Amino acid sequence: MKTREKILLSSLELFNERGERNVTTNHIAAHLAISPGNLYYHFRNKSDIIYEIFQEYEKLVDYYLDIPQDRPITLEDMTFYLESVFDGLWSYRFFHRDLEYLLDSDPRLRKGYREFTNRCLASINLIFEKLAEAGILEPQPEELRAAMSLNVWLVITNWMAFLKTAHALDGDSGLSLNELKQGIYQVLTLEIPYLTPAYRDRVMALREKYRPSLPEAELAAVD
Amino acid sequence: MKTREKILLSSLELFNERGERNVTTNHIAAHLAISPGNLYYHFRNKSDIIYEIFQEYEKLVDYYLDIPQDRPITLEDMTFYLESVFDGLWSYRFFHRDLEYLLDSDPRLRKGYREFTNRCLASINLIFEKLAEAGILEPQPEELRAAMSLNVWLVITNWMAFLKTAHALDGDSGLSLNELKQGIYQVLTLEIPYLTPAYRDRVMALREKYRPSLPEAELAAVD
DNA sequence: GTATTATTAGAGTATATACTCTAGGGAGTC
DNA sequence: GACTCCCTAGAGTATATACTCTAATAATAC
Repeated sequence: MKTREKILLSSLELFNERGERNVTTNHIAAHLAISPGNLYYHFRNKSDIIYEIFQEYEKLVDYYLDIPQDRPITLEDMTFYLESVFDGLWSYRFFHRDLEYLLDSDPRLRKGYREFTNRCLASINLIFEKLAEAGILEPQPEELRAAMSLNVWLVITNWMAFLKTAHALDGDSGLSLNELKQGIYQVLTLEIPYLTPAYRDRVMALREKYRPSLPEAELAAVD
Repeated sequence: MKTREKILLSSLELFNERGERNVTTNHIAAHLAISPGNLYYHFRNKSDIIYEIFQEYEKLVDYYLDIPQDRPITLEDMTFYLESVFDGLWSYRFFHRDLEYLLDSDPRLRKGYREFTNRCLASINLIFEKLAEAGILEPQPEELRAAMSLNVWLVITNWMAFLKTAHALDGDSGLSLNELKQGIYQVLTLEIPYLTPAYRDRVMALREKYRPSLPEAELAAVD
């Protein structure tokens, strides 16, 4: 693998593990056993590394959230969207952790992320629309759908942070992709009141699969 | 005012304005026109300052979320809770911005914040319960109420971050308490499907007061 | 083989940051 | 006046961080 790619991979790995704030360019170089000079030959600065990683993230989620125009949407589609979005969130989890600082220190990123958010919101909105068309959700006025989509976005993007703070230990310790996907339970909770009788049971069964195993114990944690 | 208090106030002010990460102890001292030595006479380190500010925050929100045991809850109570929580969020907005880093660097804070979260979740849960008792919301099974409470918490704590990222400019610029309170609109959106016919119109009218004035323009922002 | 270009090492630097240390001022008390 | 206690100044330090510079090596083109 090319050095450039290795830098991106290692950076992502270290950022996810320790948080961007705790990972310096020297750490990244050391982790790869290359010199700082080498790293800076491939990237002008740390921001450029982060920006490039963001673009990968963006591309991945955009790919996942490509809603078919030509056919109705199914429950399987919805499951796929949810699973995929949480997969993406997991793979690039460092990003949402230090989001505000990152956006403040790179205008490109701010602009890119704002547009990314808007695309995601539009996709969620479209999914709701098509779920109604498919008879899975009761149709709702546009205004309500928009507010609901925003709530879905807020729950999704904040779920990881919640899990991390609810845990007793710091860092990545004890946090798993499976746990993260319990966020799907929370998202499906938002849909419950709008389910059509025809689909209600199926969606409730789907939701049940993501139910947190021991939510009480988790929150109480080790003291 | 005593120097110690001035340090706490200035720290909070600077943290909110620029983010904890961008505010050093030297900045705080300079802002107060005192020496670093003086600051460190009053506080052992930066973490201690932050922890003390957190305790103020905690106390404030706990005070706001003191649910009356002896009487039913009203719509005015609910409005007060929402307004107050967002006021608190605004006054200590730096805290949620760098939450994960802060919790990672101070075990006291991690423990304190986890307990704080649990208290807030319990309060939200209790509010839902009492809103049902008061005939404002349809009663729901305990399990659903818990998941809903968690969603409310996620929306509330993430709303500020969303606003900041949706904005084109960085820092505090352009963000106001009024804008923040549009988060109430989002929270009330979560309640809509559970409203009783008797209260539906009143709550919808209340919600309308917090509707974002120009959501489209805001998201599109200045390019 | 030689010239050119791409890559790498590694020492080094300017700046920042959290924090320390010593010396002393000011106010009250005896 | 001297003693004490609280508070303050401000120079200073060890460490870290993002990044640079030069020189050398590997790869490629001709």
